[in-house]
Amino acid sequence: MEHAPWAKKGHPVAAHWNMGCAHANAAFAGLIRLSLREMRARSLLQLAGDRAHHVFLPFAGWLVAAKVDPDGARQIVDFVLPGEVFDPATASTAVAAADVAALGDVRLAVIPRDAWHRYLATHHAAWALFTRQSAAGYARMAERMLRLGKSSAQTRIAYAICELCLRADPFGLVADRAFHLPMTQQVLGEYVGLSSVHVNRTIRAMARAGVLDYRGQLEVIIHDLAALAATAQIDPAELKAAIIPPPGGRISAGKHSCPARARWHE
Amino acid sequence: MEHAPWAKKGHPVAAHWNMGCAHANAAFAGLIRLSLREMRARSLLQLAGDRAHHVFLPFAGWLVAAKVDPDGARQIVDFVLPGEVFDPATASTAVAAADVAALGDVRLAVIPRDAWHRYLATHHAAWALFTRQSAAGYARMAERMLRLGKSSAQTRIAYAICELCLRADPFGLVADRAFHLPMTQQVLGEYVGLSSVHVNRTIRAMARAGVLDYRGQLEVIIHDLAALAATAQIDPAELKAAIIPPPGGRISAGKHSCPARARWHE
DNA sequence: GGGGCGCGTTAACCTAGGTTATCGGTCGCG
DNA sequence: CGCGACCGATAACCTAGGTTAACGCGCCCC
Repeated sequence: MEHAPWAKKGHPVAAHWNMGCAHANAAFAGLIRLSLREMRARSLLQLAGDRAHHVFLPFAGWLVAAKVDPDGARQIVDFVLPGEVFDPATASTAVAAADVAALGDVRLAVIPRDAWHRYLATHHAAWALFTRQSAAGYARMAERMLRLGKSSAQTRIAYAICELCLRADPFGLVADRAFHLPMTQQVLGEYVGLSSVHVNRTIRAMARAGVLDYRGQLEVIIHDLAALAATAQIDPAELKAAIIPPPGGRISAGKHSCPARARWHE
Repeated sequence: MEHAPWAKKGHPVAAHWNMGCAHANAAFAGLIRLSLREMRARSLLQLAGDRAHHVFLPFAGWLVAAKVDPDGARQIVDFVLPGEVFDPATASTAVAAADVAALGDVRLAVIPRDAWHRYLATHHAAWALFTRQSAAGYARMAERMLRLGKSSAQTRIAYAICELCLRADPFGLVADRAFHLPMTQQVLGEYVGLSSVHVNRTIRAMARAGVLDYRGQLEVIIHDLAALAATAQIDPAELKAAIIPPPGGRISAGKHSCPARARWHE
């Protein structure tokens, strides 16, 4: 059941990789220009088990990497935010470890893996940045695995909110303590391993306790960051250092990159 | 609370990296020779949150990468088998994402990360192999995350047994359907997110059902592989392809590498 | 303008797995 | 030889979270 749903319209864009100083990198821009796509919300880019010859690099919108079990239950393995490169490869690189789908509408580059690897091999700075991104991803998964295996619903959800808030921050999705979580409670549940009903119960309880406000379309307002961080069992600064690629370790696409906003903490 | 517990005796060994054909690689052997260590069971090599300037490469014995939560509960993030390189780095590479400890007695190389990265940068084949190992690790974590989030105790444990059996196979730890799981039920529980009591319940139930035998010191005998794979919700061949670095994608240390044995399935 | 449909919200009920306690066997050690 | 640790094995009990069902609201599409 192979399929390659991105067989369409290129969309020229001034793409570049910010490394420290934000210079356009010609080789990279060329690589990107050839592989730009736009996908509608929920469209599937890659099916687990299919051949996987591409890596994915969203510029606007989030991707979801997930696995589905035989009964149809879905576990989200990670989100892929703008500027992050996701490679779904397994040990036998031809096969994908996970589904990749668009969370909302997404503009992204779908880059052939060998081109990507050739690029990394010849551009040391790019390789170093990608290495850091990977380390960040690993740290995130380790962190979330600890929550999945050992923690209460409160902790899992508080952690997820903190993590996603920290990650969304550089893209201007976070204003002060209010930010927009671009997903339903159902999806949040698939991320932290809870049923949507229990996600709701838990969030409402936190709201009643005055920790946060959760109004309407996932507009989250954090009232008591200390409390949230405590139930998430994290120190925001530490978590940020562990989980967020350092400034400059981010890929952006010219005018499409959002201006960074005020930091989340302090 | 920094600490570097491996300040001792080098242990010269003919180390080499098998890439397809098994030739000693002088540069790599030199790198290894400088950093060989032996650690007793349970000794801690790296503490999460500490500075992490080394990568770990066991030659004999397994390592454990784990995270501990504030109440002392431990979640094992991954095992590191002989020939696999584990880098505990986070996004801020100086800090470790997880504890690293010796599961049993271990002989391993503790390699400074910058030396390791320099080596990768100058040896393309090594880089390619490491990339595959990383992909394998990612696939494993995704797979296990699905189980952690969504599956029953039966499934989690069956999966863990399958995974570890497949991984241990190339080292001769697996003879026919019998193999040695070098860990207590407690540790197995920390791997799959269950209490030791429930691990026991579950294993006994599977034993009663005739799926496997679990005699004494973790001597596991698989009687009904089909049933085990079914409750693990895997296809052994597929899982193997996803999770095990391809032959040649493995690092060994001369005489210390075990001869490969008969394959697990078919 | 009306009928779905997706999403948040809540309530009632139930079960998988955690917790605590106890016991027996084995191994290492004084 | 005897003591203590550790590990596997069970039983009794309890709770966190899953499941099912029902309702209201906003939105899109006919």
